[in-house]
Amino acid sequence: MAARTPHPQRRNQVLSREQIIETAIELLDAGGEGALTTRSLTERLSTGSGAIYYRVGSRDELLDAATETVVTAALAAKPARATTTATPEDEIRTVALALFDAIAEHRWLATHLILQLVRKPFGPVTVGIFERIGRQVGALGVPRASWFDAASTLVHYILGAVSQHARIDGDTSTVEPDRAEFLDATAAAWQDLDPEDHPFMHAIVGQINEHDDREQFLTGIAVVLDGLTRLG
Amino acid sequence: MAARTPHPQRRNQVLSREQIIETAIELLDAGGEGALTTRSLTERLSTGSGAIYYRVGSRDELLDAATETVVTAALAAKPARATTTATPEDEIRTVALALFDAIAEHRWLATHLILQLVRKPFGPVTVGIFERIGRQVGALGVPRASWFDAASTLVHYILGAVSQHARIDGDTSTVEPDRAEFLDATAAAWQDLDPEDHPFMHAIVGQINEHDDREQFLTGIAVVLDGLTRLG
DNA sequence: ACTAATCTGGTGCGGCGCTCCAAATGTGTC
DNA sequence: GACACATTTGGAGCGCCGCACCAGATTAGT
Repeated sequence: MAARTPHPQRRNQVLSREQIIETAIELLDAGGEGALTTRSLTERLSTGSGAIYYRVGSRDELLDAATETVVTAALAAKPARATTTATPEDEIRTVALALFDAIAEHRWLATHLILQLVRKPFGPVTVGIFERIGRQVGALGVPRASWFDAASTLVHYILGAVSQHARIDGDTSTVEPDRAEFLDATAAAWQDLDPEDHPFMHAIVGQINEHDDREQFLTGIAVVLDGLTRLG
Repeated sequence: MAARTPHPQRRNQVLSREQIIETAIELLDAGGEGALTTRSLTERLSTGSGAIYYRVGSRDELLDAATETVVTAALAAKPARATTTATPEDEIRTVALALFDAIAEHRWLATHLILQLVRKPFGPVTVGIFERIGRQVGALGVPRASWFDAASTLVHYILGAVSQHARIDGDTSTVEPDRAEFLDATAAAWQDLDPEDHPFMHAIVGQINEHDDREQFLTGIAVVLDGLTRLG
């Protein structure tokens, strides 16, 4: 009706915090961390920056919230397989792979997952992961006095390994498919190193192309689990 | 002399790439990642942005260079202790603690160390760490076919654990000394969790105050090393 | 129907990384 | 010493950014 009111129309639907976070995740998935800006978000939601800051506060808080959403969903989606037959080792692998897969789907997660552990040692992400993993260490035969050490070791290994899959940052569709290419380039670069200075790199250069990230990750977990049985 | 020439005076000494990197490290140490800006750097060096971009390129490249300088120095400063008596385990611990201490001194390092591993799998940082650690795994009794897996597991654990000590970002002098305070707050928050939902967190809350990061780190390494002996 | 509380879109500010370029400085040649 | 040429420098300016702020629209309470 009105030809030109200062606020022509409003949201037909109320703008919820969840909507903002979900849209943020979409932007992050599509274009990496750099693609999440106040302006890209306001445009996508066709709103102003005021609404966003009213709901979520700063950009950092939005990133934290996105991380929390994704991690919580990932952990919830993969409970212990069959509740009766699952061993503690199974449960730990389940949690670890849930995080691994979450990062495969949302590459920007890697960096922020670690930041959460450091910046918010309370908070659902840190507590959730620690609790889920920690519960199993007793069943592994680790003495109570070493529970904290054991859980820390597991969590640290898992996060370190999983961070490996961080995003190079940029558009997904164009940067994604060169995994094989990337491995080849790495192998070639390692091959070019001076064999005298880098005998080890030369010894393993053949293994880089035939290795599978997920399998290597599971091998690493098996190593840590083995080591934990000797704690006490 | 001249009342106002467009370029009143120049550097009395040529501006070297090393100077820029060192100044950047100083700024990072003093104020965290946010304190390193083109402008703060040009001010400190009393130059213009042109000189800096001419020498080091982008800000990211400067951060990479700073990371490389610090890590290389840390690794070089701590060679195997006594060359004859050092076991492979000793050497691995030496490298791990060198990284641990480097991050204690330069908290901003944590984030960028992991990024280097991901973004520049060649490059002195990644190769240096891998080579140094990888050489030992053979001596540990790990079969050649598993060398890559073993080295990866070690590096991933070390980086994951060491990232824990990332900076909250801000001024060093004011933010630093509240370590005990921080642990107390964490313990209190864990204590407040619902004991039914978080039995594990409650079980270990007593251990958080008496634990020592460095010792826990060494325990973790011992766990991984133990686990590696079963590889094959 | 009126008021108070809640919520939203948009403008503008200070600061960022970085490009670009004229001028100052080195380097070679005769 | 004079000149041409390559190298190096300081700084102005551009297009972004996160975010504070606020007028006004909407909703809820009575």
